[in-house]
Amino acid sequence: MSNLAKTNRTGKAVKATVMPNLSERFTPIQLAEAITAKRTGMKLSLADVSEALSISKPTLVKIEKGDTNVKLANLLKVMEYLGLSFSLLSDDATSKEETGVSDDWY
Amino acid sequence: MSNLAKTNRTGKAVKATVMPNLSERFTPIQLAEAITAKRTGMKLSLADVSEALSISKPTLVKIEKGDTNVKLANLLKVMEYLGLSFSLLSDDATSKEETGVSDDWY
DNA sequence: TTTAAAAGTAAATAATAGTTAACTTATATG
DNA sequence: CATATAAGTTAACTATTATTTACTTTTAAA
Repeated sequence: MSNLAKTNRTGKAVKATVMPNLSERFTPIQLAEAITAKRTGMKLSLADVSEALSISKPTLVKIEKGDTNVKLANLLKVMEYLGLSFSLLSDDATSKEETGVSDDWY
Repeated sequence: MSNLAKTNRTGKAVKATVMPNLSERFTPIQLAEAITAKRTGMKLSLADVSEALSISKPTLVKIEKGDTNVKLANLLKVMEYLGLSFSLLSDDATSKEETGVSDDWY
């Protein structure tokens, strides 16, 4: 199947999930919601993603339910395919976002 | 064991790894480096973390080597314990960080 | 309201991640 | 250099995740 957006019969999004706010530290549920929102927004079915990435549908469902008992590799494959990625945050107040490398930031 | 920093014989950090830049999308290797840097910075041994989280040392080593064939739950446990968390990024140019929820941002 | 597509679930099996225990190598200090 | 601590590795075993196949439910459009 194609790597680009796919349309249903009318070309309209079906049950499009609303995208959550992504700028802060996330919970697994929020991650799951973001993945579902991206996938449906791109008009891809679970079967589409399953075929494209060779990941079974039940596993994709687990991922989109926020189950953390999944392989990191599978989660990352899905995220990359959908154009999502992580950045890292540190709890510590001294490590401001843009400051870059520091010897003692924790 | 304690949840806070632990000292070795001299109270000095041993082989402290330099913290990578965290503000952009990361690779698994960079994530691994950040975890190792945080842990060593907090003066925690692999054994310390292993005991505290009930995760075996070989699994921790896999995580700190950037192996993605690990359970997401284990990675998140380690990150939370060390005070690290993720935020999400979208490839798409139209989804600017602070804009929050949008119906059609992909 | 009938139909088709997609989502979601379930059970059995296959694949593999995780643990345990023991050992080797590396690092730092006395 | 000798020693202690931590890091890293290995192999056998256990636990659990992933797949397959089939079925049920939901959703949306003709």
